[in-house]
Amino acid sequence: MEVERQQLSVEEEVAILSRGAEDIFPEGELENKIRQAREEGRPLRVKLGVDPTATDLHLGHLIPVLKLRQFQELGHQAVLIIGDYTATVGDPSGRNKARPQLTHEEVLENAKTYTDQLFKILDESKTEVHYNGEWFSKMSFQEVIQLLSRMTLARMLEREDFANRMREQSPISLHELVYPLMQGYDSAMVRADIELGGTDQKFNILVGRDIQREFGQSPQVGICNPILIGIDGTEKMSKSLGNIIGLNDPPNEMFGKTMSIPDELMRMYFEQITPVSLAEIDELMKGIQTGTHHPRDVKRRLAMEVVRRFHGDDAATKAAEEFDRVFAQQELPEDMPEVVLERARLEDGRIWIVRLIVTAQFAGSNAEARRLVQQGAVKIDEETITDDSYDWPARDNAVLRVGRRRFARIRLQD
RNA sequence: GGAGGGGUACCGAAGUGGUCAACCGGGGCAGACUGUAAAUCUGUUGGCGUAGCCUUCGCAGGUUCGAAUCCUGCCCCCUCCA
Repeated sequence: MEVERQQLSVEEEVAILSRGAEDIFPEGELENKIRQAREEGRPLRVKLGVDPTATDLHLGHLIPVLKLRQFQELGHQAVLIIGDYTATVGDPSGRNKARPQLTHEEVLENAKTYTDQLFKILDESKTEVHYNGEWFSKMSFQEVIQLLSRMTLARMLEREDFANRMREQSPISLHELVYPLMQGYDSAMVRADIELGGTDQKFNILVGRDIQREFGQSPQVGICNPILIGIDGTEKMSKSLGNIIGLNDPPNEMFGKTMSIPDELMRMYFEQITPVSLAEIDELMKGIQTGTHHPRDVKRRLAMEVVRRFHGDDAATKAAEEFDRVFAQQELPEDMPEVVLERARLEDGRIWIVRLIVTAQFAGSNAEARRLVQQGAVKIDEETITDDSYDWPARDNAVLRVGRRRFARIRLQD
């Protein structure tokens, strides 16, 4: 890859790195940065900061990471910042209320699983990793004051998220105001040439430029990718909204979730997550409009690309076959979770249907399970059960189905 | 510190002594229709083997036959003044 980079023109390199980016600022500066780095015979230092606030990463987290990998593939220096200190503050970007504050211990616990997942994408051996506690833990109060003096309240309150909260008369805690400064300080500490992030990071990245200037550094260039919309098609992908495709989702689930996104999202997913060329994406999208491609088939391709990226070729092919079998041909999936029933729990060899559903974890309470039965969502061996007092004569290998997509194979055990 | 407003289920929001497990909207779930898409329509949305009970309207007490609703204390948020 690095050899190839030498052969690329600056313009070509800019084009590659701009793919899928919604905002690069200041305009034209990316090109200058690349030129300058070439003259100095060094790679660009490309910063991405992540706060390990959760353990389960999803596709949305990954967009800037994939961008970072692009840089890495072109021989630039990836600088990953684990925000062990920033995470205890909580990024207010795009929020309408303060984030819950995590303890430092919680953050460090999350960090491990977090980086494990990131290094499925990034080349670990070529990534410079910093915890921002490296510098924040050593800062004196005087230095903190010095840092705070770089920002004015007015500028802070101009931000859309804070402005909204002011207008809605909802609280803004002072610690939230510090966050952008911390993130900006990170940029100065690692001497970033480029900082990556979602479009909601624009403000924070701009603050980084100010602080770098303060330290006599040339200010970084920001590259912002769009915020990935979740599978509900309206809100940004976020665990609390339950609209995520998780990195650790098994292939079939990943495939199925991708198939359930609204058509309008296909382009975004293709561009942001898959390596499919822009030309081909255009062709696919045009095909849908002119009717030469069925939207379903294009989405099937997308789902395969997504699964391939995280689980490999074989898994993608299998997931697609499974999907066709279950939903196109209405057959049962090949693999499904097993629910073990101990014979001792049965009464006269029977089990109450509601209990069965709860045992299979398809409902959180008897009442919920009962509702599902009453609504005709429950099938055993494809036969609908509508009587919520039904005692099912348990049989090994039977298939319990709840709703359209949840299946479990029943295993009897002594 | 002073004055006023407010805290209701996943979110928003009604409800000011019983008819309130709490109107309505959004979201979620399920069914119909489909391409497991979107849109639309319908149902459902605290728990308990369903029968009445139990727990829930910021927290803790109190008044009352009866409290989301009244009283007292506490916590938190917003606005104006300082």
